[in-house]
Parts: sequence; C-alpha cells; structure tokens
Amino acid sequence: MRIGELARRTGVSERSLRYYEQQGLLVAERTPGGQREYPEQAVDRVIRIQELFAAGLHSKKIAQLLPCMRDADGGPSAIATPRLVADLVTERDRIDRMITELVNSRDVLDEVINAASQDRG
Amino acid sequence: MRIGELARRTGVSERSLRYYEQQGLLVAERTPGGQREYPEQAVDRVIRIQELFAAGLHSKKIAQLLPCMRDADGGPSAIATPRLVADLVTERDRIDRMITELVNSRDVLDEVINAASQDRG
DNA sequence: GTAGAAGCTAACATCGATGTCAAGTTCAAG
DNA sequence: CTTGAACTTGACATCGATGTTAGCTTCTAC
Repeated sequence: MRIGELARRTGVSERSLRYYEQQGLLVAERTPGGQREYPEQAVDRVIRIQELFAAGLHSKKIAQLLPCMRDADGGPSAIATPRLVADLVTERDRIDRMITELVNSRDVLDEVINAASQDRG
Repeated sequence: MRIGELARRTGVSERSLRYYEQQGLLVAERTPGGQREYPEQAVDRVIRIQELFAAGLHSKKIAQLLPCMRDADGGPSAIATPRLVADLVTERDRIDRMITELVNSRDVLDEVINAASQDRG
C-alpha cells in the first residue's frame, strides 16, 4: 500500500510516517517512480511505534529495540545486547511508575466527574 | 517552607515550582522580603500536579481542575461546570487508552528483556 | 495526453514544560 | 557588618515529534 492508505489505516500522519523512516523505524520499498510502497505488515509496526512513543521512548531507543521484538510473523531478528537490556529495564520501570501515576490521575478525574454529576443528579 | 525545601521534597525543580505559580496551579505566601513561603500541604499538591502533567493534561486544564479536587484536608472548593466535566471525561478516556497502550508497551519490553536473559541464562 | 489526486523533498514553525544564566536581594549565622 | 547560601525576576535556549507550506513529480482514469 502507499503512504496515504497507511496513514489512514493507522491514524498517523504522512509526515510522521516519513519521519519514522528517516529515523530508521520503518522501511519502505519504492516504486520505479520513487513512491513508497508498504507491506501489509507495516500497519502493525506503525501502531507499535506509536505505542512506544506514547510510552516515552525516543526514536533512537525504539530503533534499537524494534529488531529485537517478535514480529507478527516470526521471532525476533536480533537479540538485545546487555547494554540495551539495561536501558530497557530502566524504561520498563519508568513505564511501570507511569502507569501507577496514570491510574492515580484517572481516579482523581473520576472523582471530580462523579462529584459533579451527583451534584446535579 | 521555602522553595528549596519544597523542591527537594517533591523532586520538582525550583524553576518548575515558579512556573506552576505563574500558571495559577500553586499559591504561595510571601515573606516580608518577598520570598515564597509554602504550607505543608504544598507537597501533596505539587505531586498531584506532576501526576496530571504526566497524564498529558495542560496547565490550563489543571488550573480549572484543581479547585474541584478533594483536598487532603477537606472537600472540593468548587464543583466542575458541565463544560469542564465534558473535557474531563474526554481526558479520562484518553488516559484510559494511554494506560492500555502503556501496559502493552511494558509487556513488549518484558518480552525482549526476557528473551535476552534466556538467551544468556 | 491531460487533469487532478496523491507523493516527493526540503525547510521552517510550533508547543510547553523545563534548563540555564545573569544580576540583584534577602536571610541566617558568625 | 559581613559573608555565603538561598531566593528573586527576567530572558533566552532546548528538545522532539509533528504541522505546514512550497515547488515539483508520479500515478490513475478518462
């Protein structure tokens, strides 16, 4: 598929898809005319990239991480180096703390929302 | 307490604390000389502010939200307007999706980490 | 072949919390 | 008093993903 369809199907802008490629997160074949041609697989990959961005990882770390991930259709094509593993552990712990905080914040919001609806209901 | 102690106790920089005040998120008494004097309560408040920032809320929204929150020592000093409630519901849903994504990302990281340690262990 | 939709590259803009630096003031202890 | 730590305001810098615009090319359908 071409970039427009990928953008539509993932909800990620074309701008960002090109940026991902530039950062080495996403590879595309090219048509003879130079347009990007993505495999079906790209949809899942882009979504995963977005999730990792949302988790606060930077593109550089994601670029290191991606080859070590189990793909939809197979095992990882690389094994994380000890150095990378250490980084990933740090990130995972950070994400864990983040999740705790988010749950906290969500509960706070819920409380305010409920207080307001009770006030009226 | 003064700003240095508050910064130390919350892990938030003095710069950020002043910024919070400027954004109307945090109030401080002033000494005759003009220095900020915070109540004990400020510690919890700053932590909560940080959590809301981490949840992706902008200072403006937080400023609207804070007066509607139950304080450590009492009920809320304001009730959210319908308009605000609508915003908060949107935010809460976004946070919920975010939590799902984060759990997802954490599991992916765990898998990579475990694959690497198995490979060596 | 031609028109219009879709893609390409490149450059510049944005946003918002936070870092940092400078020059001056206040506070606490000797 | 005086000294040094802590504080003040203000201005400018940063970071990184993404938006936006411009000028040009390719693709698709008639």
